[in-house]
Order: sequence, then C-alpha cells, then structure tokens
Amino acid sequence: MDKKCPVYAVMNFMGKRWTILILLELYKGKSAWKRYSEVKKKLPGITPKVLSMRLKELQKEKLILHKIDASDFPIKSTYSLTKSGEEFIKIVKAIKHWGLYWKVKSGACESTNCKKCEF
Amino acid sequence: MDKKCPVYAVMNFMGKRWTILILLELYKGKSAWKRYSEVKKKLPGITPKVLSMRLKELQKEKLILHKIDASDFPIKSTYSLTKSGEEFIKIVKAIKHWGLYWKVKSGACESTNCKKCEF
DNA sequence: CCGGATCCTCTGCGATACTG
DNA sequence: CAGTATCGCAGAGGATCCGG
Repeated sequence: MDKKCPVYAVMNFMGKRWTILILLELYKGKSAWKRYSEVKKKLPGITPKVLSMRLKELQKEKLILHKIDASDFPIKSTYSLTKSGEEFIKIVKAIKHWGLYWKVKSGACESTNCKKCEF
Repeated sequence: MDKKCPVYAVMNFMGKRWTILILLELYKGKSAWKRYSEVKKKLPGITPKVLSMRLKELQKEKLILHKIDASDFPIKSTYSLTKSGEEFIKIVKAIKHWGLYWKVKSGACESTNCKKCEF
C-alpha cells in the first residue's frame, strides 16, 4: 500500500492506542468543548504524555480543534470534534455494528458491562 | 473501553500491520482461493512469519478460510474471505472514502501512484 | 491545570535460516 | 511450497518528575 493511500494514512492514526477512545469521549460531549482533565478522567489508565500526543496527532489530522485560554490561571485547555471528526465517528459506528453482527456471541456493548459505549 | 466491546476487539486485529493489505489481496481475487505464495508475492516486504501470524489471526476472527491440499506435492494451501470478511471490506472502503473526502489534497488513490488500490 | 522531558520496559516486527 | 525457529532492534507507550 502506497503511503499516500488514504487507508494507510487513516490507519496510521486510528490504529494507535487510545485514539478512538479519545474521539468517542469528545463525541459524547457533542458540540461541547471538553477539557483536558475531563477527558483524562474518563479514560482511566491513560498517562498525560500519551493523551497529549494523541490530541496533537488528532489536531494535525484535523479531527479535533484546540482552544486555549491562558488569560488567567488555572489554564483552561479545551477540545472538540471538527466536522470531519464527527464524520469519522460513523466509521467507528460501522465497526461496532460489524462487530456486533458477526460476533454477537458475547452480546457486548448491549450488555450492562459496556454502558460506557453510548454512542 | 471494555475489552469485550466489539470496537476494541476489531481494532485489536485490524490495527496490526499488513492485516488490511492481506484482506484486500484476498478480496481482489473475489471468491477465488489464493495461495500463500500468491499473497506473499503481492505484498513485497512482508516476511513469512508475519504473513503466517496474520493469516492465523484472521482465521481465528473468522474473516478468512483456510484450505489445505497435502494429497500431493507441492503442498497447496489456499485462503479466501468469508462472508464476514467480505462485509468487513465495506469498512475499509468507508475508511478510504472518508480519507479521500477529508484529505483530498493529495488525490491519493485516484492518482497513478496508487493503482494497486483497485477495491 | 496542562503538558513537556526523561528514563525505561516491552513487544511487534524484520532478517535470516531451517524443516516436513 | 508453506510455513516454523531464533535473534535482535526500534519504537510505542508507561511511570515519574518538572516547569509555565
């Protein structure tokens, strides 16, 4: 696959750990701007470095926007999905549906174990 | 994300290197059974170990089928997409379209550089 | 509060050689 | 032909500390 191929380009960021989780977290807030610390709190186990890295990558890919308010302390840093980011969620949904349809055995995400997946 | 979540499960295999390429290679042959060596030849740079690993993973995930004919030599080992594997290609196409729409700058995959992406 | 800098671990993957 | 076995490295990502 040519490195210029869109599939390659997309897999290059969506394949990384936490990326999809972060997108879903922002998606749940819809048009709202979510703070760094809010996202972090919702993703137990993620380290600040990795969250930072992913957020930057997603900015570069234009899936999210970043707004900084350093006018006063504490600094307020917020993120939100762009239009393309919202469109991308559709792909994640397609993945979810494929998984549910072809791997229904577990009934995951419809079960009480996966309430967080409200998307 | 719960490890039982379908999205998690899917990303767990689709995120790995070569996986999508292998699926596309089998898809191009449609219902035909493709031999190990054929796939290998079409994916320059892949090592036998990795190809083996990916093929096994995909069997486990029920995206491909494996048929072995050891009745006479040389051994003939062939692979083909299952129904769910074919359905999965739709997701890859969705990714491609998203990439083309939101990252058209390069015009990749419509360009002469990416003729291999005939899917 | 946000996130950069360091260090360190762990594993995915490549290279190569070998077998039924 | 269709893989397995062994070795080694680079790079992703976790833990922790620090600075604006």
